[in-house]
Parts: sequence; C-alpha cells; structure tokens
Amino acid sequence: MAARMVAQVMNIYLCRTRFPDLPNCFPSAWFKSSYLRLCAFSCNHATEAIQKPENAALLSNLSVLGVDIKMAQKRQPGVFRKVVTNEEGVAEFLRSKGANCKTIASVISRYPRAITRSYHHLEERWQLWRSIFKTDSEIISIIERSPESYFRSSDNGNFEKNISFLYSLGLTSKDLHRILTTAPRAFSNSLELNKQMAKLLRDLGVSLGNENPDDFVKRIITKNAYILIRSTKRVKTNVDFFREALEPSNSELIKLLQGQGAEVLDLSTDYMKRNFKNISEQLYSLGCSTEEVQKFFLDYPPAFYASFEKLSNKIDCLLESGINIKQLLNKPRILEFSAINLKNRIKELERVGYDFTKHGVTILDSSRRRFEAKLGKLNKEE
DNA sequence: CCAACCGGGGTCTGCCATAGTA
DNA sequence: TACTATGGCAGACCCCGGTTGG
Repeated sequence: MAARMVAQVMNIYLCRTRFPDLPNCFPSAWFKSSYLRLCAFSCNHATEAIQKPENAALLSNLSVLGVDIKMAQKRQPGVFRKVVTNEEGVAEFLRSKGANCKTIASVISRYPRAITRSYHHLEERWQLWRSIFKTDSEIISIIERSPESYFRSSDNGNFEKNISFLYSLGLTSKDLHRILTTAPRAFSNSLELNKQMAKLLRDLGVSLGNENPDDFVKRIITKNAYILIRSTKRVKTNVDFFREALEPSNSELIKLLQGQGAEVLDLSTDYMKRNFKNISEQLYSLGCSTEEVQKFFLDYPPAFYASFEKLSNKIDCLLESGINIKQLLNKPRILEFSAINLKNRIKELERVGYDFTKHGVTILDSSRRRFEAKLGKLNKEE
C-alpha cells in the first residue's frame, strides 16, 4: 500500500520533467514539495495512523497555486489530512488543456477533492468527455462553471456506461452534448439511477396509454436536460400533482409532459404548489372558473415556475391596458414576454390608438421584428 | 398576404446527508 | 472511523421565426 503511494508520488514528481514549459505563475520550488512530503511520509508512516494533522507542504503548494485555502478546508477538510495528493498533476493537467492559473485555483478551491485524482484518471475522463465535445475549451468552461461535475466521480467506467445507455434510449449525440453541457452531473449519476429515471418515465408513458413509451421517454429527456439530475420522487410527486390539480385526460397529460410541461417536472413540488395556489387565487378573483384555471395551466405550464410576483404584475398590467381576462386566457403565451417589453409595446400601441377589444391581443405575441413591422404599418395608416 | 399556431434555443450549482469502503 | 462517492435539494423565462390555413 505504502509502496504504491510512493510509486504514485514518484511518478507524479517525475512527470514534471515531461512538462518543462511551466507558466510563470507556478514557481518551480513547489514542484518538489510532493517529493519532500513523500520523504516525510516514508520516515513517519509508522505513526501515521495515530494522528493525521493537516499537511503543511500541501497547504504551501495550494497557496502557491492561489487556492483559497479557507474555502477549500471548509468544503472538504478530509483532503487536507491526506498523505498523498496530486495538486501539481491536476494543475498541470488542467493547464495542458488550456485552463489559466486563475481557473485552476478556483476549481481546486471549490472542489478540493480534485487533487486526489491521478493524471491517468483525469486523462481517461477527458477522453470520455471529448467523445461528446469537439474542443477542450468547451470542457474547460464547464469545469470552470462546475468543478464538482467533472471531478466528483472516480468511476470512469460508469461514465462510459451512461453514454451507451443514453444512446440506447435513442438520444442523439446532439442530445448528449446538450445534457453534458447543461446538466453534467447526469453523467456522474450511477447508471442504475439513470435507468430508474428512464423506467419511471417509461412506466408513466405506458400508464397513460402512450403507443410508443420509448419515444415518450426520449422526448421528455430531450425537452428537459435536467430531468436526469432530479430524483424520481420529485418527478413522481409532480406528475401526481398535475393529475390532481389539472385533472387532465391522458392525452392532455401526454401533450403537457412532452411539451413545455417537461421543463416543469423538475421544479420543487412545494414551489410549484405555492405558485399554482397563488395564481389560481388571482384568476378566481378575476372571475375565472375552475375549468378555465385548469386550462390556463395546461396551455401555459410556465405559469408553474414563473415567479408569482412577476406573473401577477404582468396580468395586472395587461388588464389595466384594457385587455380582457378571457382574451388573456385564450392567449397565455403573451405572458412569456417580459413585463418591460409588454409595457413598452402597450405604450406604443396606445400611441397609435390600437384597440385590444377590437383587434385582439395576439399582436403582443410576436417577435420584435414582426411587432415593429406591424407597428410601422399602423403608424402609416394613421 | 397575414394572423395564428407551434416548436425551438439558450441555459443551470453548491451545498448537505448518508451509505459504503478501506 | 475517517473519508469517499453519490443522491438529493432549493432556486425560478424570454424570445424568435418557420409553417400553415384561411
């Protein structure tokens, strides 16, 4: 055991000679420290089990790298008591892939356990990521964003199995790219966990009488890259809540889940319930019936996650401009536009004397270009 | 020709709890 | 028994334009 560690550290140390072009920000002095620590370890390893103080050489190495040691210690204190770590190797590895010093320091500060990974492991993992990404810089930007996603798992085999599993669901390389970009954690899930989610979705499709449950699974994952990093419990609870609150038919529920509703599946259930309650109450107070409220949410699932305050403001603002609540219920998509955008559009329309009761509200549901073209015409007509 | 319908695109972690492991 | 690996949680939109049917 000790011999293996010795070999590993020697290897890491000797590795340095293969990378002579060091950046200025890594003074050469610190490359020796692992080796020195190794010597200390060799002398002391008999008593090593008794007490594991934090390793002074490690602290010094990290400080040279610019790591925020306080932050790192707070996050993963165990790493600081390890005898053998690979901070040089990890820094060198990241640098060789194009990361700058600041990024490296930030990555280790935020996920100290990274320094326990071997060079070989990192290179192997990198190749797996590169089977999905075209360039190193894409990967670096994700590591920068979320160090944990890259470093949390030591199981490259599992990562590989996840890739094949996702392909086996009928997802394309473009889909995998998207998932690894937006929810990289999904690939660090155990294969079993991902299978559970796929099974849950498939069973759901079957229970809804979907003719092609496999396609149903594929569609939902494609629509919502985050779903694989949610718990099956959450997804199940949310589907149950849809059923209870909206009383949809099977086909309505399928349509909801395969469409915008897929994104809503991963909301925290409490948040979703709270939003549903608040917005329903507002709609009731405006004279809507239960059926209308249910239809509103089916037609416009984003209402589940829109912040109540914002959505409520938008509704008020539209009503104040002479738009009828029924018009709004028929065209909930206009709520997707920001309040400021809607306000500006309404102001412009008022200027040309546009009458919502006469001409409807769909003019608000158009892209900037189309809206401006329409407005230009209205201006001319005047 | 134009309004209405509809799907798509970008994008998203950092922390805590705990079972498992050496 | 300390530490690692992994599961799970809270947080919370906006916009564009292709296609279609009248």
